[in-house]
Amino acid sequence: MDEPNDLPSDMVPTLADVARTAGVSTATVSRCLNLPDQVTEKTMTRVMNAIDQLGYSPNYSARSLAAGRTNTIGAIIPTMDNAIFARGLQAFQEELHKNGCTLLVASSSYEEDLEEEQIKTLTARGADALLLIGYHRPKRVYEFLVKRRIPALIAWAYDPNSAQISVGFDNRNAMKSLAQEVLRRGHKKLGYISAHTASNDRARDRISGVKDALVEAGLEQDDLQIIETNYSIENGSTAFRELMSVDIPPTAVMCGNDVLAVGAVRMALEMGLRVPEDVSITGFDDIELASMAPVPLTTVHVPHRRMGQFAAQSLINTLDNQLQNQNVELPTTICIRKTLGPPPNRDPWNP
Amino acid sequence: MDEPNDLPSDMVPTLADVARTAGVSTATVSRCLNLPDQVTEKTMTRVMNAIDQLGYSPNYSARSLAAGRTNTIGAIIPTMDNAIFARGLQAFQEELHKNGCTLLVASSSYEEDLEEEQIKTLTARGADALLLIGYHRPKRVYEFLVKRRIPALIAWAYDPNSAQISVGFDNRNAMKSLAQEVLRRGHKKLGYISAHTASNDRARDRISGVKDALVEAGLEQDDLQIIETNYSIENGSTAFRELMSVDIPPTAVMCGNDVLAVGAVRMALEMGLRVPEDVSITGFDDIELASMAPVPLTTVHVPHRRMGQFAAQSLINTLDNQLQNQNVELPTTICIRKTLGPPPNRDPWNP
DNA sequence: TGTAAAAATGTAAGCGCTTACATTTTTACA
DNA sequence: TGTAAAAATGTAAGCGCTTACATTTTTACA
Repeated sequence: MDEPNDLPSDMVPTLADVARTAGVSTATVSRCLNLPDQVTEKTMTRVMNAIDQLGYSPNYSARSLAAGRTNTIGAIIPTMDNAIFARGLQAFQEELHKNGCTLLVASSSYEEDLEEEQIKTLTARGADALLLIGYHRPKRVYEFLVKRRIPALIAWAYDPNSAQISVGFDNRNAMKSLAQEVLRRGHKKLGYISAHTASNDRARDRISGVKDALVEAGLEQDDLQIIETNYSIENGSTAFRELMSVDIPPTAVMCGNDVLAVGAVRMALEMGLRVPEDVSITGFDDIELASMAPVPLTTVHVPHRRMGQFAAQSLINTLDNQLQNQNVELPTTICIRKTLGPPPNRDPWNP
Repeated sequence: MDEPNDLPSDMVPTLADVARTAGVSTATVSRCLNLPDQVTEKTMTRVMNAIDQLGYSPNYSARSLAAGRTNTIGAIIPTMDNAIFARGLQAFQEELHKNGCTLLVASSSYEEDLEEEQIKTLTARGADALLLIGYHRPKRVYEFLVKRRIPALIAWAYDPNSAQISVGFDNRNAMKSLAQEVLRRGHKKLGYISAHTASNDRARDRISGVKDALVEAGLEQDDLQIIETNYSIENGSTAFRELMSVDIPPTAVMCGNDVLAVGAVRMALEMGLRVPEDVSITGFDDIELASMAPVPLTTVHVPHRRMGQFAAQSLINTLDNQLQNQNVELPTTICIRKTLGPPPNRDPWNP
């Protein structure tokens, strides 16, 4: 059924083309697409037929420009290499899709400057809102976001005192709880392998959590040896060896995440140490790797998928002006597996 | 230094504002941004100062609409839950970023219909090009892409006979090589745990590879027992138990990917079987999990990061009309670890 | 210094939508 | 059936850029 106004088959049809073949105005076509109940069933059918006939789909650049809203949400995460972010992002994307939103992704590689650049980029690309990891970033970035009226949600961290909306968990208390488990078993000398803390509040908070537990247990700062490194199995191994190569090595090594912890476990076994008989090791995140490690990891379980899901819902509510309290604190749980035990009895005569 | 034409501080500055405060035309500002060497150094400085002063950044919706190009590339992958895609995507994004492109992400959950929908969505959102996983999809989808002139690159698979540009590897031959390793060790009865093959050409190709090796070794179809399931550790375990619960169980179980294989290994140990003494198990992908499994996995190493990287380069070249041969076949390598050994000698008197 | 060509800049239309406001059609009810 | 109000539809401006073409300025060289 060729219309006289059929298009050359290699042209992308526009809304105007649809209007012409349906015999209505462009406004009506637009309404069919965006405000379907302002339109008669009869015109709706006509328009939909035209759309099908032409294979029309709207140009979002134009739509965004005209409407001042893109239905696109940006996420800037440190890296998809870590399953915890990849999983969270997956859930986030699924939830966005349910709500007709699309996901723009960028990664910062844990670099403050790069993150700032990515925030600018995704904003310019029209992200209506942003998912960001952790609170730490220059004040000017927050000011920029406010000026541009871009809602930004903080995930993977939760600070009830912050003005930012967030969906996350209390890194400090979570790690404190785990440290308490460690100390309860009698460890008095701890090692800690952390991510670089300079621009990573979550890493800092986790360390603070350990220190909190230490203080409560009446131990000294000196009883905690900290190494900072980048997240990777390899680096976990190296750091572990370094921690253990002192006169009185720690009896338990806590790690800032599971990836580091797996590296530590590997190195321990390689050094001929039994885990946990000779040394205890703990992780954080509870990724799949954790239960698969040579010795299954005692760690903190973080509900990453739920976090991604809630983050998406919260952001969409914010955009829709459903201004309920969008802050969500998710609980974490301690996951006791095999890598945590009592300290070895190094000197049975002088326990 | 307030200009008379300063903006209300809560308005997002536009290119026209920049032009006004720099005292040039909008065309000139646009050139400074997009064709910098068509512009005097003096005007460049003036414009850049104005941009800084106003905190201007371009509106990409408008730019895209006017230029007919978004510098946005879409990727539709089955899921970020699997590290292999997450990693590849990470590398892909990094490479795009180097070239000033942004990444739109959608996931299909291995569902054909959902993938088709996502292709439509990302296209409408203005993706200049698409990264797709595998070849299998309805012909109409390819036709749609051609009509819209959206280059689509196929990754994670490689078929020299296909018209589509692709950056991937030969799933069939890769799995065949691994199967040959298995058969060489004397296994005569194989189990295979596959992803659902209905809309997954990579899964099908891998099975074909095993069959190729089987035929070459003079074995029968009956010597290969196949179960299809969704990718997950859990499902790997279940499928493994099922495969082993027959009168004459296989002596080696090959798996469509590492995730399934890890599940199989777990179940084997749970069933009291020694790996590889009682049963051999193999994977595919060589994700981190593979070397961390309770028994380190013999598997096929796939260079996922390089694949993501090359895919990005190839797509960008295509968009820039650098029409060299954009097809890249990457080599895979067999990774022999601990889960593969000779078959158990069930009946020593009748070997 | 004058002139032609090249380089830099400006003018203005147009990309494909949305939406405020205006107009027409339908509905509800006397 | 006539009328006012409500619902549906249409008109046209405008979102913020890019770029073809026109104009002005600079450069190269006699």
